[in-house]
Amino acid sequence: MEYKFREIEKKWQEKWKADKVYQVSNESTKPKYYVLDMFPYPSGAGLHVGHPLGYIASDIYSRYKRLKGFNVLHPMGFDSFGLPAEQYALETGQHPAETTQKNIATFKSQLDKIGFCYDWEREVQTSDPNYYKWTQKIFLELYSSWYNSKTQKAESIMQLIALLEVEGSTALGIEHSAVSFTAEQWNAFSELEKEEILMKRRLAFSSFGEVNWCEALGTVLANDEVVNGVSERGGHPVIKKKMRQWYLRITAYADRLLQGLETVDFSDSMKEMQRNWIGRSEGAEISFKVHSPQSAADSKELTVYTTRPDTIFGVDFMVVAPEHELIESITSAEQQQAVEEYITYVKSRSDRERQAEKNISGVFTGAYAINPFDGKQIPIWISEYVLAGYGTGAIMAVPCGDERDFKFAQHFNIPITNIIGEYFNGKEANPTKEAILENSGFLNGLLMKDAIGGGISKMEELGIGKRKVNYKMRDAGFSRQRYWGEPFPIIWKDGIAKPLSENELPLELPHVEKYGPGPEGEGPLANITEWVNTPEGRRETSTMPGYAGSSWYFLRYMDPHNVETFVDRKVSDYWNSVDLYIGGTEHAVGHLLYSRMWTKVLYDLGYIGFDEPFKKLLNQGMIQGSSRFVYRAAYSSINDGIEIGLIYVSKTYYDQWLKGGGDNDNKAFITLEHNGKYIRISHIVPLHVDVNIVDGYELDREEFKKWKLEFADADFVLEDGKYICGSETEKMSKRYFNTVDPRVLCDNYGADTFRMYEMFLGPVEASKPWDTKGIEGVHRFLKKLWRLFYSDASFNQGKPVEGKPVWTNEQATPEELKVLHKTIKKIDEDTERFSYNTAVSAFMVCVNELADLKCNKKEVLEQVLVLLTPYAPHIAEELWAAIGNATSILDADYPVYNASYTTESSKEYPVSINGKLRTTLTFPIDAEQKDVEPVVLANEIVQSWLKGQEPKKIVFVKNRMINVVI
RNA sequence: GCGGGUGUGGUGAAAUUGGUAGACACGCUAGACUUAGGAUCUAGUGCCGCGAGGCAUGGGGGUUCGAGUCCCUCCACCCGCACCA
Repeated sequence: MEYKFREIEKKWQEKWKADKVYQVSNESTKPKYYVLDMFPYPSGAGLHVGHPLGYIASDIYSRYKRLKGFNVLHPMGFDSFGLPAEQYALETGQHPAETTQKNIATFKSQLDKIGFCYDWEREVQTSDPNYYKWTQKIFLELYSSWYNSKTQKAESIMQLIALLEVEGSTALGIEHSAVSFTAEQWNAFSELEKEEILMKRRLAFSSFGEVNWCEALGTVLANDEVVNGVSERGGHPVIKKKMRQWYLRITAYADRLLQGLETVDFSDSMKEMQRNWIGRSEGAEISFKVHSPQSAADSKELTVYTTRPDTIFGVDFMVVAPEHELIESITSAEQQQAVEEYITYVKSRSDRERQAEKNISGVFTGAYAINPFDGKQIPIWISEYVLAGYGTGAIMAVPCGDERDFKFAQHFNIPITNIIGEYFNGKEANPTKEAILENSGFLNGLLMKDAIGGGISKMEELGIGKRKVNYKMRDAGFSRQRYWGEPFPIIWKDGIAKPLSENELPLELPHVEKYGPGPEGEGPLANITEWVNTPEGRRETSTMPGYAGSSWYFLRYMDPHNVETFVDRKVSDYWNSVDLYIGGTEHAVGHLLYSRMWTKVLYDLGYIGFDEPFKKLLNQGMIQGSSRFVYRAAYSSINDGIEIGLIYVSKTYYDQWLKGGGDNDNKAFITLEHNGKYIRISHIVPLHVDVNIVDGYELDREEFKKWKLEFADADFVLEDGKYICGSETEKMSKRYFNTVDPRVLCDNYGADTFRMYEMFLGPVEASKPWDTKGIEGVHRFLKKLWRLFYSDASFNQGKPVEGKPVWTNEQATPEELKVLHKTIKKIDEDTERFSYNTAVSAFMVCVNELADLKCNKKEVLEQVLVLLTPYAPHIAEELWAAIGNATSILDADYPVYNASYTTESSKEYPVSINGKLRTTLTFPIDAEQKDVEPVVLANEIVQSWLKGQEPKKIVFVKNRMINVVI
């Protein structure tokens, strides 16, 4: 009987579905375990083999935990709002909801083929009104909350209003000491005035911010749609434009997001990335008086943020961001034109370009700041390397201590003050904190790191500066001028935002005819006047960004059909936070920080009982594509000299041609024989070819001819009768024709093979190129396992003979039990630590050894099947049933390791001379140094190295090695 | 620019605590069996060398009896950077 994986997998998938074996209950006496995958965006391209890597890893762990007696929640859904569907709609007129549904259907059929244990009853789709009703509801919660800095948590805005009515502006806390009003004044404010104050406190708030505006397209563009200052599509100019936007006040949570990192099990690099993103720094804000020839009043002040107030006497110039509001009023008449030109230049550049720019650029404003301590006049410059969004948008430049400042000073010939003596060599900046300060007024003689605190105190005393904690993180932009996203449940009336009430939710996306932008950069919704204009006012026309729905989806899986609330408190108390979250590092800072923030807000407001969403995070690596190339050559015939045509040459000829310098000039040529004629090839172009019609490196020439019309009459020059393709590792993408559909692999080799092969490729966390060819090794392994249970089909006198069961009820030998228990230990440990590649190889070793021992004993094989269940559930269930088990293997008892079967009585020691292995010797397991030394020294090989000398030392590490030092 | 990651045979990789480098596979070579082979099995396969042996974990340096693993330094490649999700 053969291993008929197609039948087997189909049979069990249907049975499992019919028996609802993956349905998970919210009530159980078992301990809970929550395994979550980052849900996919259902793109039109479908899944390729790179996507399921993490899904397989989480599926294995879920099944493993189930076998170990846990009630495992392992859901799946779709992050189905997003730009690509809208872009597709713009091009084809098809409604995003339709294409999204189609794509989801494709994804689900692909996922189901791989045999995942998802409880589909719990599926969520972020674009489903039944889901986004609750996204809108949570948005309104954010809108109606503020962060109370006294209690360090989110509270209802109603409480703030109540406080303002009695305390006035002191209720706002010290952070907002700039605004000041009494309770009486507050009560006398108009509604608009009150709302403006409240808006500055809400966790979801509206304000003005800059967007990438493309006049020609009449739309706002995403950063990745802007390349070198022009739109990716069409190459139209893009400028920064101020627009009303919604934001989430994630900065209020900066400290808690940092502290929370201590409590979660993320990789150090992931935590580091989040810390860097939050970018907490301690320093000071210092105000400088400005002296400008422009205004006689000299009343302006320039406030800078610095982490190094100790270097205040080393400031040689100031740099303000080109967006800085002071520029207009301080620029001198002579510098007016230069400044304007520079600002126009910077407007066309993205933040990233500005930071990555190596060429130094900038312009002098003509104004000076006055150092409050020594009265020195410090020129104020403008440069793009200072970003408006960070700190105060202005820095004090200390060239002797900061590399960028130093280069800037050099470039513009600004004299450099040395405050760190011999630490500064005049050739490069030295950012040390260890130097003793010189030329530094009252700080002279102090160690820099000690001067930081003293410097700030002095400035606070004099009222020119104050201690300040700064964050690089900015409040998160929360509106998009797009159609395919959650509409905001907000109506604007007389400049006041009015939230819809909960019973008006969901506010459904209206149908549109056109997906193009609305007027003035507004989103497409602005075009539907009958929807926008309501008796209560004008609707918000932006929609929410992709991360809205994904910031809380892990909660909805717990209680997906609840119509009363987004998740019942009892249910979320049971499932609690996600125990294992698997996804790519690309979400390190965006999605993970947003969902951590939302979780903290919902915790503060009492909706859930935990404030970190994900206890453990496992990052899966990317699977890169392995592209294949054919080489299209232009040739002429040498024999009759005139014929010119195209021909596809095998790789070796391309290599020859390249070697001859073919790449550079088109003069290089090679000559070869083809169909009895000599042809001359002068120009070769590599073309991507679909990897699915290439076996390893050999092209299927018939399929190639069928692939595209232009290849129908293709003629080939072969090597050894084969057409060999070139290869290169690239991103896996449709455009390189290097994507492989998991369904094809499941059809050809089976889901079990596919699952195990993906894991066998390498560590889950590592990126690695895909190679379809290697899958055969894993497939052979499963067939070999099968043959431990069934004999092969064969032929007898020309007639096929069915294979027969070969398993027996005989008692296992000690040797067989040793193999089994070694495997139990290895698989259990490797699965627990997500080392699935080594687990797969341990299975291979196990089956190889059992086959060598001719072990067909049920007693042993049965336990191997249970171990295998998380990895290859179909074949495990099939053989489990075949050997006579009535219940499913999915709920079998996990094998228990018994060390007594694996203990050894002796150990083979490596014997090294000076650290180099020369021989091995076997000693009893409890042998001591004194026991082994004489034997080692008497050994022939050791003697030949000693050449009669006494060894200097013999290193003996019990159960490890022996090293003889000469 | 900032931040993160990765470099080991022809290929994917293993080596869990500083202790036999290359397990397990792919590919390749030879052979067996077979009507057939894209089935299965056997043997071989890091590089150089007839051999003894030498050289090998991106390059260079260091610590150690012993380094893929620890330290310093340099190089190469990949990913993210706030409106892709």
